[in-house]
Amino acid sequence: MMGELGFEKFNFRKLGEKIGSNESSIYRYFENKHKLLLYLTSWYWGWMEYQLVFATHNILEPTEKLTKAIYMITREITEDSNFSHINEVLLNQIVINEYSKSYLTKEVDEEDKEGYFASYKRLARRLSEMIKQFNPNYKYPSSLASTILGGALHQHFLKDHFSSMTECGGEVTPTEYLTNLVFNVLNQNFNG
Amino acid sequence: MMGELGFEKFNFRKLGEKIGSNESSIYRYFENKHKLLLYLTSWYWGWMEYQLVFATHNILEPTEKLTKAIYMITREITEDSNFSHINEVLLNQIVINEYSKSYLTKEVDEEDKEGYFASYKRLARRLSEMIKQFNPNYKYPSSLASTILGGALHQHFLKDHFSSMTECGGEVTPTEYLTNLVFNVLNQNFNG
DNA sequence: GCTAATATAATAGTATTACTATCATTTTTT
DNA sequence: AAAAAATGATAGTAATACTATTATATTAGC
Repeated sequence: MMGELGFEKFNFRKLGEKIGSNESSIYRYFENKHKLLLYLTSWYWGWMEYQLVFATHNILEPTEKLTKAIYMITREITEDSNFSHINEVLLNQIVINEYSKSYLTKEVDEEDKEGYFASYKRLARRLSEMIKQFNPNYKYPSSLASTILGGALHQHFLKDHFSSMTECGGEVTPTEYLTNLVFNVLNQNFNG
Repeated sequence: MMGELGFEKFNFRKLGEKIGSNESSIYRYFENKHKLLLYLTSWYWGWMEYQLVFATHNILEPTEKLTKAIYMITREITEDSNFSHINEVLLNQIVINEYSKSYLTKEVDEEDKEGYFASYKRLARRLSEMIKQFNPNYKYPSSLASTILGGALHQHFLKDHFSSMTECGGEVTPTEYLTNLVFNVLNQNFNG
């Protein structure tokens, strides 16, 4: 429903109606819809981290490991894993369209202290570790990791709404673009 | 005021009070606060385009031209140009914190048709042209341009709120990080 | 199977937001 | 000075984002 209506038009009254429940009941589970967004996106990044770790833990070769990591993070989610009660395809769409609203607020620092962004930061750290492993001389592993994470969501958005601003769409995927980007950056920076 | 309160807490009643004017008068100029954000950010990207063109138009050498372009787009705005009635330092902060909210809506496509994102797209195109000029073989000039634009805002945000996710802050600037990134990508891709 | 604890539903209510409408007054233009 | 345009004051509406209260239903432990 949040995916259908978008975050701003979605609310707990409508959700209550849809699931045959009461608005006030939902408020007992989530303080407000912003907290629900934090919960959902946190869950998403946690799931993503699990996928990432699972897909890369037995790869030792740094190039292959990083390639796989970039793929896991930048691919479009097209099927639900059925591992959980949450539909990851829909959640991926929500994250693309709404994630930045979860931290672009005056309350970020406070909510960050309370741990609401821990899973996102942990995923970014894991990715930056793989970048370091591939090239220990590269000076901006954390920034590059955050660029991959943010850039992937952004490219997915652009291909759907501002196609003139990206080559992605059709044949070319955000994965291809970002994989090329990352390895070219890291190969040039081998000597510091 | 939008910078102080953040977009969601800002509204026309408060603005009216502050400037000694009437809520309904403001509605005669802007349909709603979303449209005001579109207006402000559009103005910002137009101003940015002007700065970019002015700073690069007499540079012929592609490396120098692109270097300058990246600097213009990724630098932190610290002083008001006094060219206009708008404070660019504050507007830069608003763009960092609110810009993505202007397009992450269900109405993007409609508003895009009406031209609300034209200046942003024009700026991106100019940047991508410079990228092409530097390296005509590179396959993703538009995506790279949008990554620079989005990535710069993101890195500025991260250094202020999620410092563990970026090397930027203190000595290192988003300009330095992104300049290194762009040239390393483009230098590797000289042969297609 | 009963009791106590807990969760949910129904209803009502509040403060605020995001507007719209109306009409009087002021300012600007010609 | 008259006409046109902009602004102000006031009121009102529908919706949002909740909170509070109390009754009812469900579940858990013994």
